[in-house]
Amino acid sequence: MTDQSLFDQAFMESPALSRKERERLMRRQAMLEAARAVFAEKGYVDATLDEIAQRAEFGKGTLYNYFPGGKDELFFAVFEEIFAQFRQLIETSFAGAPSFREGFEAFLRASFQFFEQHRDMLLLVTRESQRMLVSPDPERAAFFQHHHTAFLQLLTRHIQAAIERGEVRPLPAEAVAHTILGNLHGLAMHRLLKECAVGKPDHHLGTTEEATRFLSTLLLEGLLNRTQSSEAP
Amino acid sequence: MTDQSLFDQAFMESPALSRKERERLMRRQAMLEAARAVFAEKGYVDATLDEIAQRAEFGKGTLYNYFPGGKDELFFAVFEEIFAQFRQLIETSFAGAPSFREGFEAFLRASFQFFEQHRDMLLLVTRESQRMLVSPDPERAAFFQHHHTAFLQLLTRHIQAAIERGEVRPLPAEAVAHTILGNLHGLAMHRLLKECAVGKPDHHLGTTEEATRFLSTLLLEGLLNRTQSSEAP
DNA sequence: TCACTAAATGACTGATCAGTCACTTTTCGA
DNA sequence: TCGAAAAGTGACTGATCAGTCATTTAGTGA
Repeated sequence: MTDQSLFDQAFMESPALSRKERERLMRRQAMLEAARAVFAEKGYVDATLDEIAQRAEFGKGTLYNYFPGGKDELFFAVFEEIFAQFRQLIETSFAGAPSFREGFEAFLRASFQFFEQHRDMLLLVTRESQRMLVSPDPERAAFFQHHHTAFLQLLTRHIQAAIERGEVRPLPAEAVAHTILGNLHGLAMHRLLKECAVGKPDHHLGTTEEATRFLSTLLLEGLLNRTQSSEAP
Repeated sequence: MTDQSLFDQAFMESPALSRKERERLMRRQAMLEAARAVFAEKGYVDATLDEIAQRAEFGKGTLYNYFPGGKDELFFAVFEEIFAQFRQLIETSFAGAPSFREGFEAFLRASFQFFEQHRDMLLLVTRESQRMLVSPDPERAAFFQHHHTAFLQLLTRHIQAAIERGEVRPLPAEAVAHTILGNLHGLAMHRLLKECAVGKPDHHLGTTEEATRFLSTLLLEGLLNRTQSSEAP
C-alpha cells in the first residue's frame, strides 16, 4: 500500500481523464499533502488555511476552488485517506492467515510499520481523532464515529470467527476489538514519546519486531506467568 | 476519596486560616468547578473565559485575581486536581493487596467507578490529555508529560515487583504500565460511547464489575483459549 | 493576434475572544 | 461613621483567522 493509494486509485480507475482533469487531480493532491503536514504539525485548531495554502504553493482562495467546504472539508479529506489505508491494512493482514494468531501478528506488525513510516499520521490521529469522537459539533463527531465503527467491525468479524473456532476465549468481541486498537495506538505513541524524550528508541521496544512480539504476547498469552502454578496467589 | 480531595486537604491541613482566607479558597474552588464543567463540555479551545466566569457567577476580571495566568492556569489547575485524585486511586488500590492480581483488580474496579462517577473528567481527559502530550506549546506538553510519567512510574513499580516475585511474565514493565493505562481509558470510553450511541449500556460491559472482569481476564489471562491445546494452531 | 472563459489570487471583512484597566462596590479597622 | 484598601467588574483593545470577492493571470479556440 502506498502513501497515495486513494490518489492512485482515482488515477488508475479512470484512465480516460483529460490532461486538465489529471492536472486538477494533481493540484488537489498537493493541497491534501500540504494540509496533512500542517494539520499534523499544528493540530486542527492551530493550523491556518494561510499556512496550508502557502505550503501547497497556492493562494488561499484557490483552496476553496478545490475544497468548497473550507477547513473542515480539507480535514475530513485528509482523514478519509488515512482511514482508507488503515482499513486496507486490517483486511490484508488477516486475509491469508491460517490462524487468528498469525493474522493478528501480521496485523500488529503491519500497523507498527505503518505508524513508523507515517509518524505525521500517528500524531494527527493522536491529536485529533480521539478528540473528534466526542466533538460537540455533531457532523464532526458523526464522521469520526462512522470510521471508528468501521474499524471495529472489521476487527470484530475476525475476532468473533476466532472465538467460534475456539481459538480465542469467549469474550465480547467488539470490546476486544476496541481494546486491541487502543493498545496498538497506545504502544505506538509510547514508542514515539520515548524516542522524543530520551532521544533514542525504547530499550525493549525499539524495533517493529520487538513491539509486535510484546503486544502479541501480552494480549494473546496474558500477563500472568504460567511457568509456575496459576492457582497459588 | 471525594470530589474535592485537594480542596479538603488544603482546608484540613491549615485549620488556622482566617475567615477571609477560607472565603477566598471557596471562591477559588467555585471557579475551578465552573472551569472543569465548561472545559469538559466544550474542550479547551471552545471554552471561553466569559462562560466560565458567568458559570462561576463572577466577572471575567475576577478570574484573573485568582488565576493570574489566565486560561492556561485554570486549565492546568483543573487537571492538577484530576491527576492527584487518580494517583491516590492507584496507590490505594495496590496498597493492601496480597497479590498483584488482587491489587490489579482493585485498581481496575476503582478506576471504572471513578470514571463513572466523573464522566466529565473522562471526557476532559479524552479530549485534551492525549492531545496535550504532543502539544506544540512546550510548557503544556511538559506539564502533561510530567503527570503522565508519574502515573507510569507508580504502576511500573507495582508491575516490576510482581515480575520479580514471578507473578507476572518478564515483560518490559513500563510498557506494560502504559498498555494498562491505555486499556483502561479505552474501555471506559468504549462504554461511554456505547451508552451515548445506543442509549443504554453495552450488553456485556454494562456494570463496573463486568468491565473489571473483562479487562482483568484479557490482560491477566490473555486472549487465547486454554481449554484446548495451545500448541496446535 | 484577439477575445473570451476558467482559474488563481490575496487584500479585505466580520466574528471571536484572551487579556486589560479604569471604575464601582465591599470590607473593615480606626 | 468614615475613609482607605481590597475585591470585583465588564466594556474595551488588539490579535487572529476563516471565508469572500473584485481583480488579475493563464489557457484556448477562432
